[in-house]
Amino acid sequence: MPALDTKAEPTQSRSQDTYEHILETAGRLLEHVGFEELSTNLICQKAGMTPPALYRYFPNKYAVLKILGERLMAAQDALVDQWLIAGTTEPAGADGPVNRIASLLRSLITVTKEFPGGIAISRAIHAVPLLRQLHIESREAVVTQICGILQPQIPTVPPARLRMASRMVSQLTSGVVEMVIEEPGPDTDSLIYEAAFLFASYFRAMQESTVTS
Amino acid sequence: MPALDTKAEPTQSRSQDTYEHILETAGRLLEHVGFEELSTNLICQKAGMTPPALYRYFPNKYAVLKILGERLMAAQDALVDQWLIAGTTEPAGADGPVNRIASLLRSLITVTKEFPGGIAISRAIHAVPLLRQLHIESREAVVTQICGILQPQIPTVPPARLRMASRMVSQLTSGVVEMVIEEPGPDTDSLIYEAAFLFASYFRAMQESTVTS
DNA sequence: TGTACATCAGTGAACGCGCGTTCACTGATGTAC
DNA sequence: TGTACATCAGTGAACGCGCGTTCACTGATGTAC
Repeated sequence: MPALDTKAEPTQSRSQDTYEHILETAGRLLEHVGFEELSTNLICQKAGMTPPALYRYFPNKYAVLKILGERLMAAQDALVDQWLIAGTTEPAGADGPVNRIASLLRSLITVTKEFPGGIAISRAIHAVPLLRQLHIESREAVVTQICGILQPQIPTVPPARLRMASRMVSQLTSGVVEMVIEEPGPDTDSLIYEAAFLFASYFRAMQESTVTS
Repeated sequence: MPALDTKAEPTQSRSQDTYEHILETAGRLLEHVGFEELSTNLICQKAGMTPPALYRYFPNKYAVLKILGERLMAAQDALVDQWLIAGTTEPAGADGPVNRIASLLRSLITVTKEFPGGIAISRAIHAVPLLRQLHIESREAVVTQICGILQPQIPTVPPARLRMASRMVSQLTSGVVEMVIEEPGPDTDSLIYEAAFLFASYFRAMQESTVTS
């Protein structure tokens, strides 16, 4: 595994533009040519610059991907944070849970769609070891946070179980986001709603099973 | 997109061994070096043969992957088929659904683990366009079959909704299989059981919501 | 069953190409006085 | 504000390497008589 950290920090505004331009081009390319066809030479060509310009900031293509991956996951995590915090202040009504979950799914979809190469990164996250690791770390962080907030609200569920539940929910969430973006259609809204319904049903059943036993 | 179909059919038993040896080596390599580092030259080297031997049967590395992917998915689909058919003849008892689902998950995990490169193929399925397409087709076939069998059993759920539900369940199933294989631990069994519980809860809630409304 | 021949299976060696990467350089931006 | 210099940012051109792929070939297997 080669080094991944970025090299020179871009100090001048000109170089910051270059830096961002590399990332954006790489993101767009990732969607069009796929992960394996992506090369440093190709990024440079499409970005209208020469390879040494890229090598000034990134040691290799994985470093570029790492930044893209970190940024996308940070954006997604921020949404979840926000959503969790909002949930503690304004608890939902009867039909509330499903709608509230659906709205989180919708924001996640939007943010991923608008991120350059978002969906391609989302996919590559499973297959590319580097991104995979980032994803696992990011997911663990989110899971911990979900547990921290949910546990006081549903104290009947044992922590270990809540943790597994969060992992599965997080897993399925990524899956649904990918599905919606890649196979769009007239049933997108109902798919989102259905996923939200699944989560809500599961958490309710989990609560019930711990209360009654 | 290059051609993918296999070229010569291996007729002699010697050549069938070679053919299988290529596939097995490719599978093992896939796990060790990852998808992007996999090359035809590397496969040949590790298999103890020269490139033209591979090119006799496969036009490129994608063709090798295609066969591996098809075989893995066929094995998984066969399990689901079997499971669905068994379900129509012997309906489960009170706690039955969860255990029955858990047992399907366990078989899927076993078959994927034992398949050469199974888990790597499973992962690559999301990121490599070729495998992605195979997966979508395979998933659609399974989903159709699930719907065909489940619909008479729970006729209150509209077909379109049942279809979405099946897609999500199929999606999450892959996710759980991957999770269990790649992050094994003492809580594997409970994770499987928890996933089965999730599915069962969801289907029950879906039935209830259509009956009461 | 043995021999002669046809087809199948795999080898050795080489090719062109694009990749990752680096060098010494020119031009652009910022800084000191 | 203007000039001289130092640092930053990006260029042009080239390199070695492994990849995908193909050629003419030798050896192995099967078949006809």
